[in-house]
Amino acid sequence: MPRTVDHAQRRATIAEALVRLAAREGLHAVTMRAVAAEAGVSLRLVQYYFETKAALLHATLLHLEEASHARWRERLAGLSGPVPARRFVEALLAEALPTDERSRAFHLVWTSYAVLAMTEPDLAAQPFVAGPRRLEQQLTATLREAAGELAEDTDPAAEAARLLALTHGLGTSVLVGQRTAASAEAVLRYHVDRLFTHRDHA
Amino acid sequence: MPRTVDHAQRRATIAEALVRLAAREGLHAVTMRAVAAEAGVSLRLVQYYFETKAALLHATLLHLEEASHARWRERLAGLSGPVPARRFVEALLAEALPTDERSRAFHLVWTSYAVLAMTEPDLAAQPFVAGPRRLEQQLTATLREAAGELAEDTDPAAEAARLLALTHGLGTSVLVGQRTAASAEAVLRYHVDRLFTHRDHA
DNA sequence: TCCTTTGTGATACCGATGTATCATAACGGG
DNA sequence: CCCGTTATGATACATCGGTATCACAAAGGA
Repeated sequence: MPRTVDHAQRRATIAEALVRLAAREGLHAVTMRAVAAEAGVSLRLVQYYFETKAALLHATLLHLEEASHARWRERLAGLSGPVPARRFVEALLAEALPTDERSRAFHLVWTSYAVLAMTEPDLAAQPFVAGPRRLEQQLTATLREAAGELAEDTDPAAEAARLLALTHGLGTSVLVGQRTAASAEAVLRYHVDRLFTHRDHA
Repeated sequence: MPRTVDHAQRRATIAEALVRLAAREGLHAVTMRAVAAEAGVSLRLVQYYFETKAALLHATLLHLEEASHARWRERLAGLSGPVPARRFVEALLAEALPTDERSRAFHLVWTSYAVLAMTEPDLAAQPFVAGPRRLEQQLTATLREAAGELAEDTDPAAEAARLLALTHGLGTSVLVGQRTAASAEAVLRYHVDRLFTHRDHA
């Protein structure tokens, strides 16, 4: 095979070009030609590696999700031994706010795609429901096990829902420029402080 | 003038057709022709009342915002005398969740447009930043005045931000079908219960 | 009455976009 | 050595969408 570069790597290159482009100019500006230009390859190449535009978008989405999970696992790996629930939550949420450029791109594409999925049920089947739902269940379980660290009179399921919805809402307001990432982090800390028992809020 | 119907009314008719269409098939399906078909008028008519597509979208957005404010004022008008802060907050949030069809349409269009504004700063200048920001300030003031009704150790500004971000996040998760409107309302009640002093949580 | 303004229809135009086609290189195995 | 599979380029095609143009009707004032 006259493979100059690896197939999978090329696909990743193109997917990342798509993400850059979408983050900079919006998902509506993501055309096959524009992606090709951003990646510095020919239109035909994009067609070759992804037969259709839908396939390209789908693959990119998976790529994004995987990358996000990887960063999250990495963040958790930094914590040794039995992870306190609070650290776990903080690691999760740190990844879930659009603080740096990369994270901003991730959220922008994800949100754009989620909006599409709102009116196209076949899209919604995939990660937009399953992903967050699984996350919420996992978080609920974590909180339930760590009931001792929590403030009194808390319901783990409701707290998990609250954390995720709040984080997502804050993320959106950062994306539209209503508030800064730092201010969003402050609100999130405020929330987490109140979720965990008050006696040791650092 | 050979005006068969009122100009403003015709514009409203078209704007509402746009909202219906966008709520059903997504903002990407909103084309001049499709709006015309949905409204049951000719393409030329849409062009006549709104010179350009951008103008049509902008006008529709204002129409939506005005309608939402009207419903909110109406809800508040039902409360007589000095409104308790809790009632005020509940009226506000009740309007801010996509419970009925109309509200769902509103949120879908608003969210779609907000996503566009994330990458087109000239759009963001308009209601997407100013509106929520004003709302948050108003809510902050309301909470500050009602400090007596609130739980101890609360920061009005942070609480306002939390309420709005949480509500928006919940609304989004309802739109993508992750959770039902009823479940979102339950989480919101849970939150409001904890925001206001515990002794009289009904 | 006629002419100007307002309202409505049919249709044309042009650019963009997803996809398809044709050609051709590069390389490895028989 | 040559043939087929993989990889890449140039370009064509059909459609769609925003906008523009031309024609015309209806009505009210001069």
